[in-house]
Amino acid sequence: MPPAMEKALQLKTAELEKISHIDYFNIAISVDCVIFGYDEKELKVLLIKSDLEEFSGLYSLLGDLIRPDEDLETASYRILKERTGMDDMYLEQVHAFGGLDRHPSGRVITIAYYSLIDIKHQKLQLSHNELSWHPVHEIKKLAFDHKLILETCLGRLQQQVLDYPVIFNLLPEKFSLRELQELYQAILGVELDRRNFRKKIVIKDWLLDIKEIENDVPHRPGKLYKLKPELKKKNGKKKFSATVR
Amino acid sequence: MPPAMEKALQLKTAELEKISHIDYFNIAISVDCVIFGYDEKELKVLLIKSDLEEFSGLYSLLGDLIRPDEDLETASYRILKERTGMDDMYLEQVHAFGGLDRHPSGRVITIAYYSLIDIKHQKLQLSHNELSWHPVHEIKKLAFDHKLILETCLGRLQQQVLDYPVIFNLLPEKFSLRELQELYQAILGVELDRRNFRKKIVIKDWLLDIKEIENDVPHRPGKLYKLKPELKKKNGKKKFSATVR
DNA sequence: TACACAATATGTACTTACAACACATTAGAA
DNA sequence: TTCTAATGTGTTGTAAGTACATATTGTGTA
Repeated sequence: MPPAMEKALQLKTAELEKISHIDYFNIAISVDCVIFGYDEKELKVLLIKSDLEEFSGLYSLLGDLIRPDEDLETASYRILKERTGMDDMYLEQVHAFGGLDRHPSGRVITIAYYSLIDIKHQKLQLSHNELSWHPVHEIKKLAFDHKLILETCLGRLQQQVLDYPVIFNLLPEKFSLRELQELYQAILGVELDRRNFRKKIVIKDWLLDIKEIENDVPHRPGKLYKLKPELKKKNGKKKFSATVR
Repeated sequence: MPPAMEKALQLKTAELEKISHIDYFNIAISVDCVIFGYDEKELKVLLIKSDLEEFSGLYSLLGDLIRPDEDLETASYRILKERTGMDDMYLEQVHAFGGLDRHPSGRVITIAYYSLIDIKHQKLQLSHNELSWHPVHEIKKLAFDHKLILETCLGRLQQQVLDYPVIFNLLPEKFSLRELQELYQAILGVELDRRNFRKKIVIKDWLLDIKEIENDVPHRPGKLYKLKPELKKKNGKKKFSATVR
């Protein structure tokens, strides 16, 4: 008896006997990463040309099957590393998608993560494979159910930037308040009042004034800030509003 | 060639050839449900005695392997239906857990859902199987990684009750403000000021005054309320605060 | 029947967050 | 020098959050 079946037998299942046990392993599991970046005042996502005939001409998210010897986070980091050359980036699980017909070649359940990287800081080797950055708001159609996955991850990102200091993973180390506000606007899809925005961001107490100013802008330069170092943990979230709303 | 392998071959995987293809299906997928209920002023969770030798004496969440012909929500509803006899209950996906050693019998990735039911309304047949309700805050240890799953789902529930009208799935159709407040306190683990609570809940505009009063309390009876019918969708969330925080 | 009790119901004052809006300041370019 | 397009800092009115007080109403009991 193959080990897989042996394992299946030990698993508690109410009506296990009705179904061939090996069937339970006839489902593959993958991880898909929505890799967000920010450039030219637009939120972008890293996509790859789909190599499936069914989706020819369409782009898809970066993903891969999970290997038997790696856990979910390991698989996600592996994908990021393989595709971008970067590691230690911000990564967050969002949702599992398990529709019966989401993959044309068979049953694949996927677990979606979103990731945030500073496009300008890390130069990824985009040319030698078919990776490219696409403005999130211009994406009409993707392979598989990846449009839905993208929207779900964008929704989660929009929630998180309001409460947690995650947005800074999309920016260079030093940034001006204008850049930060433009990034918020790109993510949330709204216009924000500059004066109110500054007050709100100051209240959050996330920023460190590094006593430097911009030097490459064609107008009065603004002050530069950093994220406070103690908030820099790539993962590990903590709610920074003290009260129960 | 078995269909499973055939499918594996069609799936894009960077280093697929290094690993025996069938290995990819050597991972089972399950769903685990954290079923919350509210009774005797305590938040409770429905547990079952573990039937695994490794966890003898411990309780575990209700879960089962996903069948090849059902999607994730279908599997979750099936488990709820099989175990409680109820259907159409509130259900929400929370997180996927995929640690390598989380199941002693083999590699099992599980997708956790939480569910909310009104204990008093539906009388589930608890006696003929080993199901029982346990106060959430008294649970010390569970089988597998189910303690972690429980805590994760509780955390999600705590977030959600502040912004979405989900809490009412734990209460009978008609309820008093006192009952509602006690439930919030049980979920959030804090004491709330009665007068401020009433103002806050009125602002949310979730409640319908049904012009009835309690009739079984040993003191002055309070007014009874219902959740506004248009908010009753079991799933499908909508943010009810209009502003960008 | 009257009274104590244990809740409900409602209100006030203070403080803090939010939204709309105005004006002075500063570097660069013409 | 002046114009321009940003930065930096207010002000005001409104809404929401917090702490705290008092009157009201059914129930149970002496």
